[in-house]
Amino acid sequence: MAISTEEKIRDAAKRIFLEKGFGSTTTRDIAESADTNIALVNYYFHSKERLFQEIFQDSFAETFAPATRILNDDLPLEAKIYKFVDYMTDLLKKDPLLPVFVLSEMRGENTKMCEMASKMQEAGPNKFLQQLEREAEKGNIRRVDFDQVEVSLMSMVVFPFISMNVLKLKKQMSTEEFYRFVEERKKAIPEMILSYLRCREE
Amino acid sequence: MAISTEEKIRDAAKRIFLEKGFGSTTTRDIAESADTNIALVNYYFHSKERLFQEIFQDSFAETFAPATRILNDDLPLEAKIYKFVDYMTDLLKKDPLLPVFVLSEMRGENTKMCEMASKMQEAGPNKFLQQLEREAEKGNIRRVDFDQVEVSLMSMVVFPFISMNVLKLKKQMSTEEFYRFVEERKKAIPEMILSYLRCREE
DNA sequence: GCTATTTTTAAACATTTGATTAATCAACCG
DNA sequence: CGGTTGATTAATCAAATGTTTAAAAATAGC
Repeated sequence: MAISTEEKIRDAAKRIFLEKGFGSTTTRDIAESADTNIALVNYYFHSKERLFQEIFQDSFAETFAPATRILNDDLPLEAKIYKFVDYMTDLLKKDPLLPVFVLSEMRGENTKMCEMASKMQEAGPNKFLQQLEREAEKGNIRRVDFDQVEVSLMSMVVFPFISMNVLKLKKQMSTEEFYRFVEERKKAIPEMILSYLRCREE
Repeated sequence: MAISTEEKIRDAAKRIFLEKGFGSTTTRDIAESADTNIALVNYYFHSKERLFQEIFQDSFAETFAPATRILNDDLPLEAKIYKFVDYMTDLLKKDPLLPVFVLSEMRGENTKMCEMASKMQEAGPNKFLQQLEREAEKGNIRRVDFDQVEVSLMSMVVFPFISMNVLKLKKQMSTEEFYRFVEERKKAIPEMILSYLRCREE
């Protein structure tokens, strides 16, 4: 059997919501793009808002769950950092609009999306920070603010995708060149993090 | 004289557009928040779209012009990096929603906002890259891909603000703690960049 | 003080938009 | 076949939204 109507609608909705956000997307956009009519959108998903929440939830999980998972893996520090950058870069190459979508819907302190995100994230200890602590104990790396390191790591991987179109403008890159650029970051980012952690203090 | 109606509208529009984006903002939102009526919004700005374009243009310039300016300054490398992080952090502490606003309106390859942004950015040689090249020539720093360094620098400064609400959730930070966190990055970010540029190759 | 201009207001207009309805069609089951 | 259920369609509704209008109020110029 081919793809179901429900899936066609969900796929179209995801594509359009990611590109235009909740407010700039109409039910008719979605219906037309899914090659059906607006009644079916509400038939399967009750309302634009509920459909959106489903897409948002998926997108949030799709973006942050793998990141958390890898950082909690049992891997040597260096291998883990490389794996993190590698995996996240590949993920975002497939879906470059994911982070800007999720984060733009989460601006504003007390939005429904923030509340939603807070409900769906597991607490648990941060094994990556613990690992860095242990490595510092063993004298393998410098003791610095590891929260800062974690945020920097995430920043360097994700931000180029969020600012993709500005970056392409400023550096006169084509889409292919942009993808080559982030591909090269798979080496550059871990090197930067590791040199910071390993080099002698000044 | 007190603040003019036109300014009241512009201020309200900026605040609401930054928080909710173009699509989720209504003319009535703006009018009410500016303590006037919708007719005046169109009286002074002709249409919601034109008002938005004015706000977007300002916001784009406000975000990227200072960054470009500082990186083109005549300053020693280390001082310049510190100044860049310092200045940009202070700027974003005042207006944390600026980058997510600009970048979320610029997703989608061929949007009007992308076109707009491309028109308003000066070309000119990238003096920061030239400076890094010269320092490498002199043997003061390693020769690495300096485009990657520049993007990483920008990423580490800007991304925490874009992901502010996720960050506050994950790290259980209050607003004050978040601001303290980015304040500490004023040291951490330059240290990371410089250690990468200066440490021996492996 | 009177006129001309600008600013402000309330009301209305035409579309758009999210959602619903009632009827039709298709599929499955006994 | 008959009938029940689920899927689909076209039409419609009410509310929201961007914009305009025409009149009133305020301001400026002489």
